Amino acid sequence: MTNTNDSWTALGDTMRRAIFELLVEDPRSVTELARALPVTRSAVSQHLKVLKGAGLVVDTPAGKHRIYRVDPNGLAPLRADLDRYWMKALAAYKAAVEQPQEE
Amino acid sequence: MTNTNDSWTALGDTMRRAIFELLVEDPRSVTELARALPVTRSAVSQHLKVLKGAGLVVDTPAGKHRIYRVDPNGLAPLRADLDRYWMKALAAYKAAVEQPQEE
DNA sequence: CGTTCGTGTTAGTCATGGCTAACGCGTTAG
DNA sequence: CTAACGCGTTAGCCATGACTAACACGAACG
Repeated sequence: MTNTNDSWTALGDTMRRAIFELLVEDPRSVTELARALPVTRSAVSQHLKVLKGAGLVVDTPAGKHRIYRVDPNGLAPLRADLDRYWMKALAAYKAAVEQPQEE
Repeated sequence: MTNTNDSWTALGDTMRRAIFELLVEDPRSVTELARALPVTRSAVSQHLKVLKGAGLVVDTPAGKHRIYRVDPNGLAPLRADLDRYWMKALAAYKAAVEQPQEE
């Protein structure tokens, strides 16, 4: 839970990233999301379950509706991974440029 | 190509992320990667093709071997997306906290 | 040369998971 | 209380893609 692995695979799917992008712009309900996307409400609901499991979104019951919004905390592990990749890659690239005949 | 979409889906796969993590630590050849992973050399080669297509890794012929290393440029679009998510999510969260009865 | 090593590619199988349709539950309004 | 709405869940189908095995090619080395 809240595993880094889940976050990557969650946003690895195109449809889920589309849903996430919509939620980043504005919090919405399930039906609103389904109306903006070429899939049924059921599919959206299942995707939201995955995103919620990864800690990327949170849901708030609001009357009849249920509003989904992005959770900044869920993005933190992704940023951590990406920063680590970034630094290591940059360091390796720099080292390779400075010493081409190394290794 | 070098599409943002490709980058996310490329790293969305567990095995590909494992390969990428290994390459982040140290540049390696295909056989070395295959030896460190529970899949065949062929599978690794196909995954590397995807990662290369996404601009996340580059290959350098080195004698008999072919060394794969991560490409910092490929990570840039991912960082851009993630930063955008981050800022928007944080702004929305802040706004929600400051004005709970909004919307 | 021919052989061996390292790799890419293809065909083909199989599993993962994304999708729809149908149902069940809770909540709200009349 | 009854009806309608919004949503989650399940079963089942189907497409995507991940994997292995086999083959083909080029480079290095004797």
